[in-house]
Amino acid sequence: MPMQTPVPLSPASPRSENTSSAHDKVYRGLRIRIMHGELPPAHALTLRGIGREFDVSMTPAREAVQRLVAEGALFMSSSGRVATPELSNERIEELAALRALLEVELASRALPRAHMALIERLQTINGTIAEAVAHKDAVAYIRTNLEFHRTLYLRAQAPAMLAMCETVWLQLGPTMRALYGRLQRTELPHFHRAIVAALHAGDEPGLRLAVRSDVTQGLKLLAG
Amino acid sequence: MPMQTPVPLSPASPRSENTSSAHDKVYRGLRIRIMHGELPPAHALTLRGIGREFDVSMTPAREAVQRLVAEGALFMSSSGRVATPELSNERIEELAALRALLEVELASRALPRAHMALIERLQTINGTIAEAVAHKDAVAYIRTNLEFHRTLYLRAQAPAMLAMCETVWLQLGPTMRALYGRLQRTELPHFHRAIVAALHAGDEPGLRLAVRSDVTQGLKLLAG
DNA sequence: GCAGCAAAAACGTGATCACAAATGCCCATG
DNA sequence: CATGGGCATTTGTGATCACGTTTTTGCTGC
Repeated sequence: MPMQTPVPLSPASPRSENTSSAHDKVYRGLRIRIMHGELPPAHALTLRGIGREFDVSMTPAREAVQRLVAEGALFMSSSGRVATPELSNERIEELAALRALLEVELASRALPRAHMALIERLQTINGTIAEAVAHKDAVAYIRTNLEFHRTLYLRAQAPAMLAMCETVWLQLGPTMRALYGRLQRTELPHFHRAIVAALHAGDEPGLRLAVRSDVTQGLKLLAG
Repeated sequence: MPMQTPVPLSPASPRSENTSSAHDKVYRGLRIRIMHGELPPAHALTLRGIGREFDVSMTPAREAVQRLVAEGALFMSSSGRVATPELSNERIEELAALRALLEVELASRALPRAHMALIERLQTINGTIAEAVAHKDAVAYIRTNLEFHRTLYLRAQAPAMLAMCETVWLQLGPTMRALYGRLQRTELPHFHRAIVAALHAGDEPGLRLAVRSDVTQGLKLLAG
C-alpha cells in the first residue's frame, strides 16, 4: 500500500478556537514545565518523545525545542541532543546577579504604580506559597514564588525587561528544583514580607534591598 | 512519474569541515544582517525566500526564523508572516534603559580586568568607527560600534550577561539603521573617548557615566 | 565477571508535499 | 475614476520520509 500522499492524519482539526499553532502549544507546555522546575537538571529530551507526548509530529517539536534552546532553557549538544542545562556555579552566580539587576529595576519601577489592591494580591500569593512549603511541593513553591514576582513586575509596565527576566527564570528552572530538593524544609519566604512592607511604606531603597536579598538568597547557598 | 522517495537532492553534501548545520548557517547569517542594521524596520521576509537565498529548504529557514523570533530579532504576525520589528517609542526607551542597565554593569566588571592591550585595541576600533562615519557607511558604523562595546564587555567574563546584551542589540538593529539614516552626519563618538579615558584612569563612576551616556545618547533623540 | 566490539535501535537533519489561509491582482460595476 | 468582489498566487504549517550519525544493546572472548 504505497500511499503517496503523506496521509493527513488530522487535516480536519478545525483550529477550533483561539488554539494557536501546534508548535506554540508544545513550546508553551515545555516552557512552563521547565520554568516551574518540573524537570531536573540534565534531563534529556527527544524530538520524537516530545511529539508523542504532545501528539504532534517532529516538525512542531523541533521548532519548540529550537526556541527553547535559543532562550537558554535547553542545552543542545554537538550531536543535536537536547537536555535541560546543568549550570556551573559561575553561571548560577551570574544569573543570580542578572536577576538582581533586572528585578531591582523592575520593582523600583513598579513602586510608584503599586496600590492597595496589588499589595493585597501579593499577600494572598504569599499565603499560597506558605501552603506549598507546608505540603513540601517544590513545583507549586516555584510556581507561586514566580507568580509573586511577576505580579509585582507587571506593574512596572516594562514588557521587554520582564521578558528578559522570565528568560533568566527559565534558565534557572531545573536548578531551582534541585535547590529546593537540597534544602527540603524551607522557611516561608520572609523577604517577601519585607518586599510587601517596603511597597506599603513607599520605601524605595528598602524595596531594592529586599528584592535583591530575596533573589540572591537561595541561589547563594546553591553555588557556595 | 510517482517518485516515492523525496528525491534527496543533496545527500552527498559531505558536511565537509566544521560546517555546522544548515539552519545554523541561516540563523547566523540573518542574525548578523539584522544586528548590523542591514535590514530596515518592518522589512518582510518569507521562508521560501530565505531558503532560496541561503540555498536550503524551508525547514532550516523555519528553524532559524523561529529562533530569531524568540530572541525578538523578528516579529511574527498572527498569520505567521515574519518581518523586522518596528519599535514603538516606549519600546525603544525601554530597550535603551536595558542597554544602560546591562552595559554599565558589564563595563564595571570589565574595569578591573582591563589592561593596556585592551585599551589600545579599543582605540584602534575607535579609529575604524571614524572611518565608517567619514564614508557615511551606516552598516560599518553599527558593526564597529558594537565591536567596540563587545570587546570591552568580553573582559567582564560574564557570558550570560553579554548574551542578553547582544539580544538587545539584535532587537535594536533595524531601528539603529533608521536612526543613522535620520542623522546622516554623525560626529565621531566622543563618549567612546570618555570610556577609554575612564578605563585608563581606573575611574569606575566615570566609566559608568560614560557608558550610560553613550548607550542612551543616540536612542534618546530617536524616541524623542 | 568484565571489557570491548559489533549489530541494532533510535535520533536529528533536511527535503518534499498537501492543505488551508492569507495576500495580491484584476476586472466588472457603480 | 474609484471601489468591491472573486479568483489565482503565495505563504506558513504540519506530516512524512530517507539518510547519516550517535547511542544503546547484546554478545563474544579473555
